[in-house]
Amino acid sequence: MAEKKREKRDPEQRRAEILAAAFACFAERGFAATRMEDVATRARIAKGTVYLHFPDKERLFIELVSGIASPILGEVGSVVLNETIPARSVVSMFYSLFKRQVLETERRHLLRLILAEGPMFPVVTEFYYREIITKGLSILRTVLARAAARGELRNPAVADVPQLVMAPALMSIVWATLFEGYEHLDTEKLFDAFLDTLFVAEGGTI
Amino acid sequence: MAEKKREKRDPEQRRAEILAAAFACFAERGFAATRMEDVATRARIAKGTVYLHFPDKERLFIELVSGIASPILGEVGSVVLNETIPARSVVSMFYSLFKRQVLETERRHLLRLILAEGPMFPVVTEFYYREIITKGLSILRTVLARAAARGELRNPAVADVPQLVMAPALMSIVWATLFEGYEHLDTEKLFDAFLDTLFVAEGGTI
Amino acid sequence: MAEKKREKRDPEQRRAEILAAAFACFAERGFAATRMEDVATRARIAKGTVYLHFPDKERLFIELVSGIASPILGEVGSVVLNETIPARSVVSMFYSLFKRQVLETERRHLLRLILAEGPMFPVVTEFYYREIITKGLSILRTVLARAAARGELRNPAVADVPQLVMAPALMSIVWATLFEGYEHLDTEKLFDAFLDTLFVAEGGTI
Amino acid sequence: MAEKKREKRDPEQRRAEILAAAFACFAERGFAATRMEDVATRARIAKGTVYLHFPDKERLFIELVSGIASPILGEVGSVVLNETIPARSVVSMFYSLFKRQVLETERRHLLRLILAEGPMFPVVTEFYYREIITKGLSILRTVLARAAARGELRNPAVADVPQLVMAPALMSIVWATLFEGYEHLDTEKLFDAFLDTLFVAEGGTI
DNA sequence: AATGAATGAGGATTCATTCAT
DNA sequence: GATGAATGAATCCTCATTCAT
Repeated sequence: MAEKKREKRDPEQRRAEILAAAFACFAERGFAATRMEDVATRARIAKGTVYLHFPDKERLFIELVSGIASPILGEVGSVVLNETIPARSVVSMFYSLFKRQVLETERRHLLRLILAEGPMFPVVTEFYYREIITKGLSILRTVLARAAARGELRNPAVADVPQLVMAPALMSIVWATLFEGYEHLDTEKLFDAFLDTLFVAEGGTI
Repeated sequence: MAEKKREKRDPEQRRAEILAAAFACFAERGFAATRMEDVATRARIAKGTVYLHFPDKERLFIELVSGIASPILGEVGSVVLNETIPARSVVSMFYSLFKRQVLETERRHLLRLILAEGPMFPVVTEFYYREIITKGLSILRTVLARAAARGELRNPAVADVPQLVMAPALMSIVWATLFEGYEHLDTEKLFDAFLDTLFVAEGGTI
Repeated sequence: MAEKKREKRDPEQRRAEILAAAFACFAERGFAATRMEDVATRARIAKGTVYLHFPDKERLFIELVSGIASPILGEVGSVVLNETIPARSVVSMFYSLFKRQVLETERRHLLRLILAEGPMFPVVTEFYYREIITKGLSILRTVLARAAARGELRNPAVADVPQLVMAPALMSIVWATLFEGYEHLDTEKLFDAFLDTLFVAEGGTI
Repeated sequence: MAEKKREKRDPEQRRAEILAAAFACFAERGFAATRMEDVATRARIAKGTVYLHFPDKERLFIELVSGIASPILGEVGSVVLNETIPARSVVSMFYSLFKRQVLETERRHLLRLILAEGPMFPVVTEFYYREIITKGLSILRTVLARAAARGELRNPAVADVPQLVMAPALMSIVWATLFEGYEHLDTEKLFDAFLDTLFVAEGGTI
């Protein structure tokens, strides 16, 4: 009789596998169009097994999008503490990090997911506002205020609307998601052009 | 008890009503989570009636998102022809228009819809790239090139990445969609701050 | 403004047109798969108009299949009265008539229709039994009894099972309906072979 | 209140049960008028379960009618090989077999089904022509040719139209399906009368 | 009388979830 | 724990029938 492989493994690892599979599926097709079986298949387990780790599809989604975002901001946050670093370097570092950690990762689908499903899952939106946006803006505000005080900003008013700094990053994701197939966007150029617009030339007018 | 009226009306108007209802529903819950019956109910008609105007849900969606966007760009395009107008005024006008025509309208949900369902409806994405993005970028490129030539830009490199100009508009929509409930974003300030960063002061070269 | 043709015409003629259209449709696709709109379109009238002549689909079907059969048997019946005609000629004439009036006509679909929908419309079956089968068998019985008495039959027992005489006709319809496209059946040969089997040679062994 | 049992069973058996239920339903009401739920209920399972075994209604139908016919002809075929058996015995055996295996079985509804739905399912018609008709006629042709050569046939021309031999069988099914309720047809007599007409008396050539 | 837009009941199919093995 | 067959609620879509014009 053919043995059915019932691979038992560390629950924590299994859980992580399911989340990875779920993320791939949700990112690809959205919440509604993803079948629990898709997730199971992708995780190489049986349908029922998913339910041993997550009570239902909704919960799976919520735990997924909530758990995937956290660690991005840590690094930037710590750099900011060092007041001697010029604001431009901090923002530049933020863009680099964003590029490596989000844009060039599967995580780039996250925005799409949150934007798409946000209205159906207010918990998720709220989570992102609280955990990511609030913290990110706070950091940016600090950096920009310091930059304004030091005369590093061409327009000090920017310090009041830190969202402006996030805008190019947003644009890069949206473009990557929708239009990269039709026309390439050089994000390096995008970010640099913005940095050069935002900040006064480093060596000043010397 | 509510009367069941068998209201007959102009097909064109009926079609428009359905599209309006459909847009509201799709914007609210996304493609998959919207039931055809929701659309019908919202349009105050019976389920079957929708099918007299659109062959199926998918087509309803496609015709919807395709038909809703067109007229936005016309106005900006015509202004650009006038070469005596400063670039800053053109871009400023673009933001104003965007605010009035998109941000403060139900159309602000459009991006969400396209972003969310794009991968499932490549036709839609392609349509937007071809009809909106291509044209918009082309106009911006003209304007920015002219501005660069006239010394109106603080950083002429921006002329190569016209997407940068769209970034704040994008941010304004995303913010409005997701976080406006938690924290207000003053888009006026956002746009102005960006304009003041992008362009040299008006009286500048005196 | 474009005039909508509202062709009024003799109700009797209109009714006949609808029945003709209905027969074509039902014969082609069966009762369930035929849409009232198909019938209307085929009759070149609007959906609603059908209902001015028939209360519902079921009734349309019943009146249709009931009205289409009657006149076939009249001719045979009258010939039988003439006792001097040999039985073989009568049966042969029946086959010829059947060929011309049923097999080579749209009426050949009738059997299929009755057989297919019979269980759903006992009225129809009963009608055919009463109006067609009973009368046909009765005639055949008379003819065969006379033939037996005259020694025209190779096997007089056939007179007790007049259905046997109908069997080749049945076969010809079924074959035409199902298999004629794959392989031709020479009905002339079929009928002649049967006649030559059933009846003793005309000129006998002289 | 009835218990909802979640009975698991051998897939092959389950499949057979569904086919049996489907056959009963289709035979009773035809393809279009049969609801998948009818089939499920009759098989004492839930709607969805049917779809675990058949992708859709159409496929269920096709697999059903294709699978139900096969084994009928085997027996006759093998008898024919024995050349010493008189043709009459072979044909007689064919009728007996037909009576026991088709007429007195639920299989008697098969003709109705094929005739009714054939035009909508050409695959089915083609299958029957290829698998049943072709083979059956081929056997009959062999038998009749042999009979003609031996002088067993009253009319050797019959050997060219083997369909004639099938005609009484056809008649017996059609009668059973439509009119048995109104008037009994003694198929024994029908077949015997035909056999006695077709073949010369057994002791004949003495 | 004729039309065809409007209605809504009905039926095929999907898929989240359960549970016997 | 793991499996996947079984379940049935939910949703798309069709089409017989009605009725305002």
